[in-house]
Formats: sequence, structure tokens, C-alpha cells
Amino acid sequence: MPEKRTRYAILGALTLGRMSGYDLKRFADQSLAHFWTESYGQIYPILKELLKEGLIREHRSGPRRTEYAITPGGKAALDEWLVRPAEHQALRIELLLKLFFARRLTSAQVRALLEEFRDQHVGRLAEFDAIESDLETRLGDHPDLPYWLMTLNYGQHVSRALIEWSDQTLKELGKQGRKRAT
Amino acid sequence: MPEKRTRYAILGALTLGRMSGYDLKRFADQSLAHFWTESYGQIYPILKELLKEGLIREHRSGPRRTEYAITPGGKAALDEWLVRPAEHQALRIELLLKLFFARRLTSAQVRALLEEFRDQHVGRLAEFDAIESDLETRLGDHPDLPYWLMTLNYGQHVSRALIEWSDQTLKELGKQGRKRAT
DNA sequence: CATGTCATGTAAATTGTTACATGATTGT
DNA sequence: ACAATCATGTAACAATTTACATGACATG
Repeated sequence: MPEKRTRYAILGALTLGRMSGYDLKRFADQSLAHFWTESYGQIYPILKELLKEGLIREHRSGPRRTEYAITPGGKAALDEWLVRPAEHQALRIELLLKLFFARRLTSAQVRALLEEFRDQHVGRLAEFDAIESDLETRLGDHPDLPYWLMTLNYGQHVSRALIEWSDQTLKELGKQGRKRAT
Repeated sequence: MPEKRTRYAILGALTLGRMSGYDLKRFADQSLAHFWTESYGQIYPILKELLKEGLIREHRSGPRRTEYAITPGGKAALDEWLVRPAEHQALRIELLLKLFFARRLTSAQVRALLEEFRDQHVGRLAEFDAIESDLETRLGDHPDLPYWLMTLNYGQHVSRALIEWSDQTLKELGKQGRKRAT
């Protein structure tokens, strides 16, 4: 069902300029990291596919460097994907699976899980805030900036909600019994 | 890295009572659905593995039905996993990937994506609220209930946050230009 | 007697990461 | 000279879904 989203991540990235496989990986790690990941094991084979299909073009820009540029056909394919509603994807949230069976744990153990989770999101939120000011100062006039800020804002909303949820849940945990199942 | 979480989902489920492979699938679909999924293709082979390792026991309860029960060894393995902090898993949020490249779209097209997303979460939130009252009336005294409500609450927090984010983003979209990239 | 649910299973395909190999260039 | 970064690639592994096959039993 999740029909080769890496292809579109690559095509999308190439609308921002020519890139090598290496560049694409860095782009994913630096700019998409908080909602997307890519690995070399995907990037290089898919670049060859896209090339064969005429959705991208090759430009040798050095003896050991090849840049790729998106073609009109590639843009068409990307746009066709962009307008399709994002599929609802089945998630697997490990923390919640643990929490669902948490009666087997002591309150202290559940508390530790939740605190770890909370701290993770406090850290993430701080990161998002830092990236936001950085983007605004460095790319204040970039035409894509409004959309990039929207994706950041998503992360900020979610992290804030999950910190709130963690706090609430931790508080409620205090009210409950301290027994443990066998 | 995500070291066979299905094993623990199965072990956890079996702490609630004996189940067949079929039961486990239904349990996942009905009780874990909003944060976990399982398929037959995983369940049946893994049941055999767990059996071989002595983490579960077989009970033939009919000519074409086999129930499984967790053993003390299985409980130990489950508990060992439960206390380990949940690994941070790399997410891939398709909507955000689209939004990141949304300058290629018209405002109306972006708006459509966001509205679809918003509606999805309005629906989910309503579902969560319905399940919550249902659980509270039907299982008001179940010892696991507090933990189950915590997982529900997680979903409610996230959905509320994402509805808010959608609304904010839609509003901001109105303020922006109506141009489209080429 | 047809439809739906109960029940078990498997083969193939998909999707993706990890780990490695290789080597040039750049900076310290 | 050493480490880091640039650069391309692949093989092996892991996890998971999808689609199918099979058939009993229950209900209207």
C-alpha cells in the first residue's frame, strides 16, 4: 500500500536543485529528519530506476560525482502524487504497547517509562524551536519557508501534546495503587 | 533494531487469557488497533517460535482450534521487555512530506490535503471518546483499565493537537499568496 | 443454500535498514 | 600522516503485508 514513497521524496528534493545520491541522503538527514528517513540502500537503486523511466536526468559533475535533475516528466509524476490524499498509515507505537500491559510493572517502572518518553519530547520540542528561529533568520525570504514551518509546527504541536499527556499520566499514576501483577 | 515486537504483543495479549491465533488477530484489530497492527502472516509463525522456546504452551481446545497460554518463562521474557525504555522509532509521515514540497500546489490543493487530514482526526477523536465511555461502563472495575485509558488518552491528546494544528495551518494558508510554482 | 464467521496456514512481494567495501579529497 | 568528509554502491538481513488456499460450522 505505501507505494514507493522514497521515489517521491527524491523527486521532491530534486525540485530544490540538482543533487547527488550523497546530497540526497544529507538532505534527508538534515531537512526531513523529524518526519522522514532515507538510507543509501534505497536512494542509489531508486535513482537508477527514476533515470530509466526518464523522471530524472544525469549530469556528471566530476570524476566521482553524479548529479541528478528532475525532468518535466518527473515533475508531473511528483505533482500527481502530491495532490493525492495522504494515506492513513498504520502506526506502531511501542510505548503504548508497553503501557497497555503495564499492570505487570510497578508504579516506579511505569513512571520511568513515562519520564523517559517525556524527556524525549522535551528535547525534541527544544530542537524544533531552535530550528524554527534558525530557519526564520537564515531563510526569511525563501518561497518554500512557509511550508517548511508548517511541518515544524506539526512537530511542535505533537510534542507539546505528548509532554502534556505524560505529565497528566504521571500525575494520575500517583493516585493509583502500588501493587504489581503475577 | 525493532527486535521482533510482535513477539511481545503476543505474549502481552496472552497475559489476559488463553487465545488462538485467530483470537490474537481479533484482539489486535479490536483492542490495539489505534496504536498497533498485526497480521496472520506474523502471528502463526511466531506462535510456533514461542512454543519451541517454551514461552507459551499449547492447548488443543477443539478439532480445528488451538489455544495458547503464556508460561512463567514467557512472563519473564515479557517483563524484561516491558521495563526496557521504548526505542525511539523513525517515523515517516506522508502528509508532512507532501507539505514540505507543497509550493508546487495551489492553495486550494494544499487546503484539500489539510482538510482531509483534519477530518480524519476529528473522526478518530470521536471514536476515542466513544471507546472511552464504552470501556468505563463495560469494564469499570477491570484492573487493567487505568492503563488502557492511558493509551486512549494518548490518542485523544494527539488528535486534538493535530486538529488544532490543521486549523491554524489552514487559517495561515488563507493569508498567503495564491501562486503556484512551475 | 448462500453468506458470514471461525480457523489455520503459507508464498511472494514489498519495503526498508545495516553493514560492508572501496577509494578520493580536504583539512589539521 | 591522520581523520573527517565526500562519494557510490551492494549484499544480507529484517520485518511485515498481501493474497491466496482450505475447509468447518452457524445462521437466516
